[in-house]
Amino acid sequence: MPRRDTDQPGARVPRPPTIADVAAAAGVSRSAVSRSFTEGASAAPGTRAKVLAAAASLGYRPSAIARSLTTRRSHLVAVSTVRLENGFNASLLQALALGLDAIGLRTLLFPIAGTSADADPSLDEILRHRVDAVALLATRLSSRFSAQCASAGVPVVLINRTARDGATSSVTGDNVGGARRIAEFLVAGGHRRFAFLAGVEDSSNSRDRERGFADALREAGGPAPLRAAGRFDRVASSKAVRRMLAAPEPPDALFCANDHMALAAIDVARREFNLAVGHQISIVGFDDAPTAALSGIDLTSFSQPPEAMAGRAVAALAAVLADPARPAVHETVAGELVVRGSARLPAAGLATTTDGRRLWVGGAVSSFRAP
Amino acid sequence: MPRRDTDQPGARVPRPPTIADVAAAAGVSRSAVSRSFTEGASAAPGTRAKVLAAAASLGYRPSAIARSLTTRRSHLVAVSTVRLENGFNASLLQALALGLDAIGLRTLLFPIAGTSADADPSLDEILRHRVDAVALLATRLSSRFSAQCASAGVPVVLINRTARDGATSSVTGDNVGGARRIAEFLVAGGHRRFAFLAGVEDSSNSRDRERGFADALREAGGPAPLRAAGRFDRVASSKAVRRMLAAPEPPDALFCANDHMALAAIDVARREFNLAVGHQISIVGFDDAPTAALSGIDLTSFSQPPEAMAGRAVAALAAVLADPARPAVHETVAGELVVRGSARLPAAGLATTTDGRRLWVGGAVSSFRAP
DNA sequence: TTGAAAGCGGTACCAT
DNA sequence: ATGGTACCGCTTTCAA
Repeated sequence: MPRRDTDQPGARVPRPPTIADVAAAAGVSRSAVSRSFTEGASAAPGTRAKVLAAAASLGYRPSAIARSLTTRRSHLVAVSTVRLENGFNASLLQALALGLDAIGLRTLLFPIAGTSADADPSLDEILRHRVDAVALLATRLSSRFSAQCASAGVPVVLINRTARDGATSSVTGDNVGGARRIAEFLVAGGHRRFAFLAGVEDSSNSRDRERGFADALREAGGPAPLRAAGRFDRVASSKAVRRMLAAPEPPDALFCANDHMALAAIDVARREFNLAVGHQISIVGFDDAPTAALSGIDLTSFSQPPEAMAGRAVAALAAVLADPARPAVHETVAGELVVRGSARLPAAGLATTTDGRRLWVGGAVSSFRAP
Repeated sequence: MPRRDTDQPGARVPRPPTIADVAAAAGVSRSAVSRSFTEGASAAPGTRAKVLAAAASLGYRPSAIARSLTTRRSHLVAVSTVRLENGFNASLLQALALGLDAIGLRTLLFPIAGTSADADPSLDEILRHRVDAVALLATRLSSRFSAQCASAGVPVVLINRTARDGATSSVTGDNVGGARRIAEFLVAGGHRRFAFLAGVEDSSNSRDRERGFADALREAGGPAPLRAAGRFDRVASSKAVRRMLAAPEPPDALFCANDHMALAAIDVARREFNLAVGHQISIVGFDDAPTAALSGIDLTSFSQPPEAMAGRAVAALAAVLADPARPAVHETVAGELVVRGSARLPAAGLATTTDGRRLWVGGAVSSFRAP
């Protein structure tokens, strides 16, 4: 039997008071203490007062660990995220952690090392912790992963990402719709040669945005877009854009699968090709990350509201936690095309909101006119 | 007694296999299973093989919760952070989480709601979870908080922040030194009217940077800097800068206590006052956040390397976890003045590194010359 | 090397 | 309303 620190005068580690200590101090049973700390449990007001007083004087705090063991609810949510250097991901994480907090859930972070965005977070590690749920931010998810979570009874929600099979819940922005609007916007702006900068190849976001973009271009009678992959990474994006712009007939309209890559694209266009972004070349992103609004960046981008996305994800988790039988949901959060200076403006279709942002609201679908 | 789910055919919640299940399947005792999962415990190779096989076929994973209860080590670190919309904070969090992960510690996130940067993270909540340690990123810390952690035997490390009393370990950048270099740099650049944009008023970073800046200016014979507070917040900073620039004699050199505020400053200077940043006004930040390097921002800033800072913090935690008697440490991580286009260049003292960044290496201390 | 048994700090059922 | 007690799932003596 391990000894209590009081047995050894020299012991260094103070042991937090336990429920038994409080019970003794208050002259009641452990059960009574437990009840006094439980909302709506039957305990006489006097007893509860005595207990709370004793607890306070001892500095007692119920152990979340012991409680989890008996109740089988850890109130922990495993949150896995990559590329926090992308401001949009950081916003998403912030919003998610606050949202979970608000319903009494804690965020247990499972970071994924930088560029090797391929790795699943360690499933073993996650399940060891008996988390109540798993939330994956923009990370990939193998079907093995989701299958194991399902068989372990741990609900999973994907944020800013969907799974190939529809069995896993997800919350995303309006990838296809947003990309379509961007295509229409660029066509209306009179551009000639379109390009798409893809993200990680197996990313659902990148795929969906590419599809929406290409489809809308085709429908407008435009040419198929050029294509390169930036893997959601700054360095890879720079390279890809460099190659595109050095081509004999470089694009005059570039849609990047997210803002993070668009920032790299702007850099290369300006610094290496001396292009006036917004005039000689139009660059559009996706996310409307905080950086996009800065003067000097001024990036036109389709917005994904992080608070709304996180809110939906939290609600989805709360629902499935309350009723494990609930089927998977796939939510799409609407966004808007926020117009700034990085892309040439169409003659019509712009609107200004009350808070001073300019949006593109489209109007008659314009079609591509050959030069 | 709660029933096992197998008692009720209709039960929905699958219960993860326990050590007893594995023991039964392998035909050994629970002790044997426990040992088989413990590095270097005495277990016969044959036994261990049997156990691991049984475990694998059952999908058994030792419960971190149950283990924590007996070992009294949760391997959890409470990490509290605010303002993740500041890219530097996000980088710090990312680096910290990865660093902790590498030594087997998990990050339990305690987010603090946005602007009310004053609130301590909930101490009660943190201590309930019996975390092995607490890491505070850029958040404030009341002495009550640190005292309670100390008396609970939970080590605390502050990152990018120091405490008033020296009893709490901390890792910071070179606040005073960096701010001094910035002052010297601006003096050497021939500026006349200096200003400082402070952060949250009781922030040690802001205070130290202000002190270094003002001291060095005075020593160079320059005037005392103008001062306004931006509270590390974009909106508050914009207001403060707006006020400064509208003054009859606006500053021609503005040092912002961090990059996040400098971004707001640049915006206001350009958009509202039509100033050519880097020519008509010089703006310098602190952190060298990822955004600073973007074309269109191009912010001169004193760097704080997030990986190095996180690394030191992790090392400090590891040390104190290994030996709780170890006294508090205060580490300062060196940085460099990364020169970009947002501030006028001195005639001399610049150096270019092999990776193409320009640094200010100073040289002879220049002194202020009155107009 | 192995197994029995006593905890770890709570919760919840039961009887009083 | 209260106390007794049997767990929750694992670790760690201790004896065999």
